Amino acid sequence: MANKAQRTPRRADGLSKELIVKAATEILDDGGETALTFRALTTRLSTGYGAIYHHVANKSDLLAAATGDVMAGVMTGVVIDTEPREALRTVASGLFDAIDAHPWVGAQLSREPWRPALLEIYECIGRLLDALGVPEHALFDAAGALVNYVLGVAGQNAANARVLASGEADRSAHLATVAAQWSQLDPGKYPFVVRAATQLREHDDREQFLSGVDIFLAGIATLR
Amino acid sequence: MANKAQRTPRRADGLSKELIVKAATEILDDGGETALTFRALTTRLSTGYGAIYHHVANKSDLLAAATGDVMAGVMTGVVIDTEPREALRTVASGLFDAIDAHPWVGAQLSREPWRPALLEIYECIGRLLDALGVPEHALFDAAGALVNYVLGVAGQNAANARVLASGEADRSAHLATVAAQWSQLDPGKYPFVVRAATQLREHDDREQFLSGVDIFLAGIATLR
DNA sequence: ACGACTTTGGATCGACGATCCAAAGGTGCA
DNA sequence: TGCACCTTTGGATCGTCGATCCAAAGTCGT
Repeated sequence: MANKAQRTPRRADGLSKELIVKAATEILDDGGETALTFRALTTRLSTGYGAIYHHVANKSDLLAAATGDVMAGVMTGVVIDTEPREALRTVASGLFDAIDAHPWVGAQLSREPWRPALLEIYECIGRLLDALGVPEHALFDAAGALVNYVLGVAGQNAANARVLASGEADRSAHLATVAAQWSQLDPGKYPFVVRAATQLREHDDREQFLSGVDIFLAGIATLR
Repeated sequence: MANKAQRTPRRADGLSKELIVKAATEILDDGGETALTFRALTTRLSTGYGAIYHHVANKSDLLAAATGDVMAGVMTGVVIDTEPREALRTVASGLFDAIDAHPWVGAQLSREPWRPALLEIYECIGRLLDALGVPEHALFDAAGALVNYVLGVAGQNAANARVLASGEADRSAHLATVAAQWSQLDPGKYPFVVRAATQLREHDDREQFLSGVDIFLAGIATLR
């Protein structure tokens, strides 16, 4: 209505939901969750709000799509044919690594479950537990527990990544800081945490995660 | 500078961080996480932004304080003197119930761990596992795994509560909806989930949570 | 070639967290 | 008692966010 012919010309290549999700994933990966805004998307895709909202319902939809993208990549590589116990550890490792590489996925999964993304995981883990010989009456509790454990670690990892991203130098420095804080607590009130502080410094998140998986599998083995 | 003497008089009773945290908890409890805004706080406390920001650093600080408040209430009632296995189940139940009553706590715990609130939990669970006879080399992995499991369930519960709050009539109706969706999936691609759908309708979150704790404890028992 | 539909760019809106500042009340020293 | 200083408070304001809206630009069928 005001001044005419100032509008930038329409883009040549067509926009699509895949393109938008791809751009969103890139922004999330190198800027964290707070970096993903529709403004950032418009500038990266050099387009406007309307174009994006034409392909995406809202921000939740976009996050869900991006999460589904990452999770699909995780589950495609899984081989079911191996021994169930080993396959379960492979799936768990894959999930851990994916969430370690894309921390925002962890936060998203613990915020919006029951999505198609989680469905694949649930199906895969449930089937493997079934193959492991878990009796019918305990199968669903066991699968639920294992998925919840994975999601719990995912959430923690995402939170840690967020802390590390904002401020702190590197990972070991942050661990050292937390360990120092813990070891300075009153040993009378927090005997366990003070003891844990020494181990915290040299602990490996991935190994601890797999230890947890092993504990669960050992517990599940007692169910049969 | 503009018009004078229009300002509402200063409040008689002094404001304090406890009062603010209390109001915030009430808002969170009956409106969910999105309901807690500084605007809502000012109207409920009939005050201004400055007054609140004078006692509270920012929204994260406020949420952390509110979470700490709830968690403190949970941990005070725990008795350590009973048999460790039973005490662990009591603690787990307490956590579950607290997060069930205040879903926003679950989201907060999986978003910002290592806080004093979680420290208490970690200490309590670690000490109980120690009393249970878990060997030193496995103690910290075991405690970490259990805490992560609890946080995972907490996050899921919070997410479910959010879904239930927005829209859906009541809990069983929502479960029926999800179960219906699951049972309509292709049994060839999702055999486990389709089977799980029938159990989903009559499942109890709290019981499933405690089943997971039992699985975990059974796994722990194999470590000694 | 012309009208209907789809896709795009960007102005705009309301709500949010946060900052800022001056008024109001208290406190202590003279 | 009076006055200067500090703490506490109320509310205007700012920048940014997600989301909506609309007209321009392109595409397609006939």
